[in-house]
Amino acid sequence: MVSRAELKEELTKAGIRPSVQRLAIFEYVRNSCQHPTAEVVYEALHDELGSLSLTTVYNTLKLFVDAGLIQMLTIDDTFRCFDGDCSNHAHFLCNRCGKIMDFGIKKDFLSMVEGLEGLEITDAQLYLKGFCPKCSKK
Amino acid sequence: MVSRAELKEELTKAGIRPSVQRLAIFEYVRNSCQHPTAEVVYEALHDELGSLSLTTVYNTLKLFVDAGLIQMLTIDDTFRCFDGDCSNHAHFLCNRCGKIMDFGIKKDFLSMVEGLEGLEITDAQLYLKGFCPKCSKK
DNA sequence: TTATATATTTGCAATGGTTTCAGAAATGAA
DNA sequence: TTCATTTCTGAAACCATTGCAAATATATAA
Repeated sequence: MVSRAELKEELTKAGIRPSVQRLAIFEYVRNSCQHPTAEVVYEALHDELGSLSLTTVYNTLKLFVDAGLIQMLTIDDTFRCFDGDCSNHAHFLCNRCGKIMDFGIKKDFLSMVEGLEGLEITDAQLYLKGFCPKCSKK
Repeated sequence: MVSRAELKEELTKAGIRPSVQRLAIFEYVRNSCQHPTAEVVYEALHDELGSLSLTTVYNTLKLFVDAGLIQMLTIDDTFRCFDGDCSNHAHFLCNRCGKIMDFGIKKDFLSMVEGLEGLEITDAQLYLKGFCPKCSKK
């Protein structure tokens, strides 16, 4: 859990004015171990911030993604979700329960890809799908 | 280039009746080095198959994906495209020109991911983004 | 403080890719 | 041929996302 004060400073450093809504959304995504969709973020903060609109959630998440503060996942093509952790890691989606899990990746994993010479890589996503241990047993 | 006869047999083996439309769509996606969207497939085959509908293209592509004959890429969340090559390879999307390129991956690249024990993995996609050599120079 | 400008949020309507639907056409079996 | 099944089609529905313009909040200047 990161404190609000720290998150506030991080937003300011990124040149984003920390409004009440922005801070709440940032805190939620950053401290969530889940990988919430815009809809989920909206539902979660709806009570706390009575007047919050879904549009604001979409706009704000996009703002954060563009600033590199969070990342957007498209592991499942039917929805987009967000991850407050921008460090290098793979995502696994369970085909049965729908849970998304994080897994660390060794730093030089791009050496496994052939012919990348001359390419300027700004983003890398490794998406895995299958069955998680719980669902696999059934 | 794979012949129609071979493609026809492959469809039959997969339990899919090789109708004129299906065969044409299968041939197009398999023999395309691009990564066409449903829309592109439709436009390309529109003349050859006058009566083809976009719905049929969507249905058919989905049918092929479910049968494991082709794969769907969601490297760019704003559109879905298809790849007739199901072998293990990474995809790179150029942020400037929008071109999607293929790159081979070493077989044991999943060894770079930590903690996968107990997981049953059915699919793995590595999506890279950045700038291709041409666009990088500018 | 008040006035003014700028930034942010909101609600609603529109967008557009995708899917669904029911009927029509084609196909295969008997 | 007839019947059942599969496949195809066009139109309509769906729904996450975005665009827009008005409303609100915040910062700056006077």
